[in-house]
Amino acid sequence: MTNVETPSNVDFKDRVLIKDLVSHVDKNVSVCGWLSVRRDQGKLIFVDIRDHTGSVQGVVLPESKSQEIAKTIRPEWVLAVVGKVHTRPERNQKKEILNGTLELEIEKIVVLNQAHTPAFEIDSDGKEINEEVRLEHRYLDLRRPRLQNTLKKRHEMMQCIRAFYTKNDFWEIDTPILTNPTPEGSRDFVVPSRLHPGNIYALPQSPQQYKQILMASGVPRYFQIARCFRDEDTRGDRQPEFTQIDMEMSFVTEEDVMRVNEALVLELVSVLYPNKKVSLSPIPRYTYAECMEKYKSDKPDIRVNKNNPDELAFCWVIKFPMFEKTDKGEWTFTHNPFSAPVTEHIEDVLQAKNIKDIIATQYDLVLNGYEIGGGSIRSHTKEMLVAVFHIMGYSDERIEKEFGHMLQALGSGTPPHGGFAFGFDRLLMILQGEPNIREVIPFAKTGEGRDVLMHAPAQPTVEQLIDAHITFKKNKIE
RNA sequence: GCGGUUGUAGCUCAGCUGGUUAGAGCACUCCCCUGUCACGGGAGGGGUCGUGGGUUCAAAUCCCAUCAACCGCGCCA
Repeated sequence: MTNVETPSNVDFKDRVLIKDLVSHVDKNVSVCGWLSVRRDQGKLIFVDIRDHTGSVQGVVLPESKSQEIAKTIRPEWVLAVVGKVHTRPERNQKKEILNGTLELEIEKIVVLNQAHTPAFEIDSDGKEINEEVRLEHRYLDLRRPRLQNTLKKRHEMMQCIRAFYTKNDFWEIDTPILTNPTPEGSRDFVVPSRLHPGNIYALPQSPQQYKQILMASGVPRYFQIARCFRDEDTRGDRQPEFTQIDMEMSFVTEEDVMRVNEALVLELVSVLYPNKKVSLSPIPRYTYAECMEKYKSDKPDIRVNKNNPDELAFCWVIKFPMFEKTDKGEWTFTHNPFSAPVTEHIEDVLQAKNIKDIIATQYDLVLNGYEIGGGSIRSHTKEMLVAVFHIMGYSDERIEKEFGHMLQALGSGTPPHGGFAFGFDRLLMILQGEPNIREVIPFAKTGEGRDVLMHAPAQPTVEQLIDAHITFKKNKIE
């Protein structure tokens, strides 16, 4: 067995990143990373070493003191390697790959950690491997260059978004994760309260109410990279836990909100994906009616060539109906109960007239056939919100019980406001050209919402059940 | 909740009109190899064929149930 050295015996300060080796030709360097492959030719041993910036071939010559240790190292072992950067002999150069014209002549190999045989090889893009196995060993999967690139792009996109909103005078404000159940909409994930027996928190489906309350609080412009939770079945573009780019502004119209978010997506593309081509800019706008007539869809894919991976066809869909009938024949909102009607239909809402023809101030942003975001101007008066709930058949008691806090906030002097939210993961998925959303979520869940890496959900302990005051209907605890 | 597809070695798969001891490639272990880069050559280890039940002299193979994964529908204010 090879000895594993403690990091304190290694000087990491002189480490050179693999992408920078090209500027260290004929110099002695120290490189840290993982062994991807060893080609042992008896006296001459080649090793490919990988870090987050690339890969380099090292060569252990017959006279090297590292011969013995080079025989023992295996894929995915963590190494610190000291050696000299050489230009390869002309006949051994591979100009088409990174560091193909140089190699590292290895003098010393320090094993920082060993690794058991990996569950799968990580020399491909991974798409051929059973996804459950990939998710179970996500730490291996994420070492692939493709996923490393995705992680980095995810980071860069978040920073770009932060910078964009910040320079446009938005404040980044975080809102609670433990909150109140939402009466309508998707199912909530619930969290039992220990201090309040029989009561629950819910995880937010979105920060919708908090961000409106921030407008009531005098915040001029808010944004948040917000984690959201919806206990619904998944899809290729939907996960139970996902990230939303959430924003809200006061004293604005639809036009203002759309303009700022249009500028954001166009900036994201030009900064992070300069090779991609936005089909139409400014982004075209279609009414819901036009869309349904022309494309039979409210999220049309208007790309000219759907096989072109670099084509990005954004479009806005506007003028959505505000209400639709449920199966039971009752009116319900199409998007969001807090959305305001367009100016021409304010009276119709207040008087509950011509309900099916009322148009909301809703705007959705669509990209290549996916809805990547949506928003609206909100009802900022108490009377308007109450009128919406009345159309939906809510009693005054129910409105007061479920939305009394919102009515209080609106009635306390809330400015006109509106906002937007992007599905961050879905947007990243499309920009990265990935086939499903799990590829861009670092620790994704399976289709049945299981985390196969951490083994969640899991049975609680008896102590946890007692603390949370829970008795399961079918008690499977042993 | 519903429909479709899939489940065989660590990974990717073949075998499935029932019939000796279930195969291949990669990975893994050992040996050989001085210019490889998907290195090459040789030897070897590794399997309750997702799980449970049934039919049969005999089941990876046929039937039923069940679990899981993926895709889609319902659902997703």
